[in-house]
Amino acid sequence: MKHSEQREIVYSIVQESSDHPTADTILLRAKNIKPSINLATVYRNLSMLAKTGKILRINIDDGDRFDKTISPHAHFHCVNCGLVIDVNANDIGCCYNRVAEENGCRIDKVDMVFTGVCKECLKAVKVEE
Amino acid sequence: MKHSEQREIVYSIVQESSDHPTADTILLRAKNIKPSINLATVYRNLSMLAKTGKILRINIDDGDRFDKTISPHAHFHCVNCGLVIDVNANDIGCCYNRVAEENGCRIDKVDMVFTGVCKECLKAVKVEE
DNA sequence: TTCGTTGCAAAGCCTTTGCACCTCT
DNA sequence: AGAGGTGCAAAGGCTTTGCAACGAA
Repeated sequence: MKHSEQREIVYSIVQESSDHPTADTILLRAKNIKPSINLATVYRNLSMLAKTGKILRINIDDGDRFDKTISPHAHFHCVNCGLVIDVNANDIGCCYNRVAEENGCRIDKVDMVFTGVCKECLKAVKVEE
Repeated sequence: MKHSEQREIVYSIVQESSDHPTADTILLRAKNIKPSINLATVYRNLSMLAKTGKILRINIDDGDRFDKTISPHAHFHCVNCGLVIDVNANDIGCCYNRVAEENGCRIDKVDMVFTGVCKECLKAVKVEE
């Protein structure tokens, strides 16, 4: 992989983000550093970085998110405000091997996503009532 | 919900399928029964059935799949041939409650997807070599 | 020079929506 | 009659791709 300013920017943004940004959000943040950067470039670099295992791509109902943490872990997604947070699920590691063994397959990644309504949004709903 | 022939067809196809079909596949199977049925109708009914908990919608990298089994369970997805199978992961049930408690959130569903290469495709790759 | 990378615009895909017509109840 | 369902076509949202120009090795 050749060096490129754009790729470095995209990578550093993911590294500095803990909010699991979408490609679109990453574009916005990248534009603050290099206004000429393009959405296609962001997508190309995100795909490349994910494919080479430098970042993680997470499948969320309303679009993909990107994560600096590459070790297998789970996520919670709030359907109300879009929040995505890491959640504790150290059980995943062992599932990984067990499932591979039981099915004779090779596993490259695991996505575990809990979907629901977060603490803050639950509060807001209660206030409304 | 009013009765409709199309919805019944869509529902029965999901019930009879164990291959986690896509909306498109379901359309094809539905056309065998009622050729005039439309993709939009299939989508509308799948969404409705999933929302009311009669079937399950699964988020797979390359498009959504639909599942007759509604109790929380995990899936394996082969990136090579597209196969989607259920996998044993009874640990999911307890995660459900623990994650909700730890984060003070309400959880409506869990998606757990293992992605990799299935047994058959692994064989094929080995034969090629 | 050479080949990967970028920006731009266009295309692709999957899914949803608007609308007039139809059909259950 | 009236609310909900259907087919069709069009729009939407996210992501990828073709292409000429650009930049790193």
